[in-house]
Amino acid sequence: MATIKDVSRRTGLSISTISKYINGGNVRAENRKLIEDAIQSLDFKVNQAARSLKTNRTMKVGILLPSLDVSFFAGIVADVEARLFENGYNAIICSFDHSPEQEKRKLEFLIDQQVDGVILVAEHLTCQQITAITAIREHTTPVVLLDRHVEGLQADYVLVDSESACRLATEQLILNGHKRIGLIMGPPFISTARERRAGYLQALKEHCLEPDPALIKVGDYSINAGYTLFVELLDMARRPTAILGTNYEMTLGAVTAAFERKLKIPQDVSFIGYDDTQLTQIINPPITIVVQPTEQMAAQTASLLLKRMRGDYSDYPYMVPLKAGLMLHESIAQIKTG
Amino acid sequence: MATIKDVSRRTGLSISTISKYINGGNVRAENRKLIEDAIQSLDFKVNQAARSLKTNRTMKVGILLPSLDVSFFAGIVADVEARLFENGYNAIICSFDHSPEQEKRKLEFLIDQQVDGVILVAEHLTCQQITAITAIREHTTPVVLLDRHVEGLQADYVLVDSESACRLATEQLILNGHKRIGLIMGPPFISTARERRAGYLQALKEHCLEPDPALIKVGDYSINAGYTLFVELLDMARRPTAILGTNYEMTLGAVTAAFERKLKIPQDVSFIGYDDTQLTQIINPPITIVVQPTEQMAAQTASLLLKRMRGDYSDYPYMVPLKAGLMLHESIAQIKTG
DNA sequence: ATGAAAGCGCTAACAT
DNA sequence: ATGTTAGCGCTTTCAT
Repeated sequence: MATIKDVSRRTGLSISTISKYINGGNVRAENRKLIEDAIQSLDFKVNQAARSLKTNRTMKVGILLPSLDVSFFAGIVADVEARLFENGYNAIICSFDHSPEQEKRKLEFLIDQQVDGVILVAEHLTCQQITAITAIREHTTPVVLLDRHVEGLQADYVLVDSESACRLATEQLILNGHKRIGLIMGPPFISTARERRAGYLQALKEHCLEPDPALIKVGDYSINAGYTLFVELLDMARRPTAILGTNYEMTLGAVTAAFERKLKIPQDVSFIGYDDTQLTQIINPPITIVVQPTEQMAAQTASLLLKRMRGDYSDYPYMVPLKAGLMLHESIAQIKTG
Repeated sequence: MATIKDVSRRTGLSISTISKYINGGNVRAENRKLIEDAIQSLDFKVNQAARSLKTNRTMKVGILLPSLDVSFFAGIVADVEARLFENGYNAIICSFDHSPEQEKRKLEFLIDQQVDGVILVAEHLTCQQITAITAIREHTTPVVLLDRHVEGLQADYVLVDSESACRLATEQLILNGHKRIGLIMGPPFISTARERRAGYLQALKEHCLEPDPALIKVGDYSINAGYTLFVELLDMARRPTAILGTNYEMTLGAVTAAFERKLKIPQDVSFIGYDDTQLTQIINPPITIVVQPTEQMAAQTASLLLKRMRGDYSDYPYMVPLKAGLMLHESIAQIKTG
């Protein structure tokens, strides 16, 4: 592999001139030509390791997330990766398959690798752990937390206002006359799950409906959980007339269950799901869903991290949640009010 | 950030002893203890850039693929990433969003980054380009090609036998009495698309059926293409009685079209799709699908690349295709043979 | 088993 | 605008 020295030798110029050229400095037109030719013919490539060693920058960003198999994350990560690349950074993507040990280990790993920044979709990590590993308060390695809030951690976040999204979704059901509404929620140790429940409860409260704990089912955001909990809800003696599923996988599971049990939506039960506009349209009938602003999330995450890596902490900590939308379809029946 | 020098100072040992310890060499028990304590209290981390500069290894693997939004790839990539990580490598994932320019640019980028190996799902790149960029023949940076064959390129591949998969799928339709079978295929510049068509044609031939070019629809493996081509097939004067969709996205599009047009599968048309066992079950009715061995693909890709990076080229070039399966469901009607 | 020293390829003062 | 030089943190001979 050709080095800057070879280019120097070939051109008769000093290595510092070559270095200067490489980094966009001014050189005489004739020398520029000389250097370009030499680089071309020697197939010279900057040795990133050497450069990093000098500059203390790796141009790498670590993206740590629970799983690439969660389509909601895959979409955002793909988008973020593209945006970072346009800015000269490349993404080291690590998924931890929902394992707390791996989550911790891989975050440590990324920091050890001297990435210039981290995007973190946290699942089990606590404020203390994150603080200890990333030294987040010292602003050494910028960290942007994505999608989920970590209790007690003051930092940069790109979040969605899940509470108001679920409040509106639940309200939609109430306005259609539903009084017994089931909730299929995620693990309460994840902030989005708590917020979605809070929104659900808030809507009930605003409409003077008493919440029934038996109607609130807790799962792990998986397809299986969605399936099982949906069945549980419908097997109740006083079954709900409507159900709210609060992520894509659980929505999928619920709809699968409905299909296998030959339950018609919305004739047998009304349903509102979450995420993914593609699939929800091909299900019979199309499902009303909460739509999260994935593109905005990706854009904000990338630009916020780039800003921090530039050293600009002017609006730290950034914590403005994005709004989700409700896409209405025919999965909600009108109930006669008695 | 503490360096090996700091550890040396703290322990009173030379830096070469510290280095030896770090790299698993033998040191006296007492010194070992000393070093461990110093590393702990100084929070010493090996500087990867410095190490790479010396050793000429980055412990990074580049994964280049058309898009992370294609669920078939996302699943495999997630799995491969985990396997590489277990072996001390981390994955730089680059998607090129189906853009030929980006594909080339990002491959060059990865090679420039001095990754230790590359996993490539090629789309537009030619044999010449890949050869030029990666110097694949010199075995400098190992490259494993995944899922798609590049014309004329002798190299390591992890592939699926798409031809026999589609031959069997088509045969399944024929055995149920279908004679006019539509094919929704991908772009012919992608090997999987060509092979799937070849399998389809082969099955027709073996059963003495004349292929009708009008029944072969070419799309770009997208949801939209699946939608449009499905509609086109069903709007034909002599419409097919069965259709084969040849990737997940086109299957999704086709099923969406069927749903929107209120066409019943299999009453109005029989259908076989591709990939994803989750979704195909919740569609009404469940769709018969070709199931590719994604886990095996991930396992083989990772282990093959690791082997090459170890310098073991004993079975080069590796090109043994994996078998796909057919998962039967009620999406195929029996046609009375006249 | 440990230490001294060279050098990987580059950047960034500083001097010219 | 160009050149000289020190040194980033590590590994690796080669001595001891």
